[in-house]
Amino acid sequence: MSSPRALMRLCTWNVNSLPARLDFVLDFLQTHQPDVVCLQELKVEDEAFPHLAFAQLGYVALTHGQPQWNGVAVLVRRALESEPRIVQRGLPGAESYGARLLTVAVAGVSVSSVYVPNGKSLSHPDFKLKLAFLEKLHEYAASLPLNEPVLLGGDFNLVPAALDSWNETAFTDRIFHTVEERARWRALIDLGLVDVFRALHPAEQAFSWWDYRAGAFHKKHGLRIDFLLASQTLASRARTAQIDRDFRKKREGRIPSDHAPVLVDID
DNA sequence: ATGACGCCTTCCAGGCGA
Repeated sequence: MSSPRALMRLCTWNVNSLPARLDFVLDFLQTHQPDVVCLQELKVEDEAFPHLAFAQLGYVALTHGQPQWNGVAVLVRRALESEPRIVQRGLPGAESYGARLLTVAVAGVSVSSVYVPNGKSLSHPDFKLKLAFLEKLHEYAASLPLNEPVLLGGDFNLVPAALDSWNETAFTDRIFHTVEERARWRALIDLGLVDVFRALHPAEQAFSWWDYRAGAFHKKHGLRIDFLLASQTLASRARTAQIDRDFRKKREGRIPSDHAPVLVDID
């Protein structure tokens, strides 16, 4: 006799406004029954966060929001029977960049929801701020207990490799595809963090973001910029990884986020 | 080359996103 293996389903999703996307997120929870969901771009302050809607589905939400822009949260399924607690609110040294990082401890895993600035364009001052944010994120990640289960889930706003872009040739040296952004990605990976989707699907072209404009989704003009990065001890337990494109589609006439959720199942 | 769509906001044109 053996009991079923305990499985943890970990997710990340940039929802592009939680108030505008609440129905989608609730649908997602009911469809996938995830244990942990890192959310980005809440665009809602903590005082207005819709906790009740999540509680009714059996989730507790830990939040780091601000009015109008940015905002990150971690949803935790109560069935985990582990009381999640906030470990870090805001990326140290980058608080002025907005509410872009929240770390919680849950069921023996350090979980961080991360929203990297997009940088706008190479010539814009925000691009240098983006690179600086990635460096501070590296410093912060290095301070995490990487010999234990650690997860960074989020919108990193960069394309790690040619396979992750619908048009690497056209976008060479353009934002999201630059040597500078990729060097900082590599530094994160070199800490021992594993891009779990890519590890389980080494040759599959799969995107997590598609522009709203010009029919990009239907033309398969996307980028893979949302990741679940796991420490090796956690990544070694990963069994499946997927990006659920269904949640990038209209549902009953409602407009989706421009990002799709990324999911990983852990033994 | 630009904008294309959708979010937000002292309300409505303009900033932002990626």
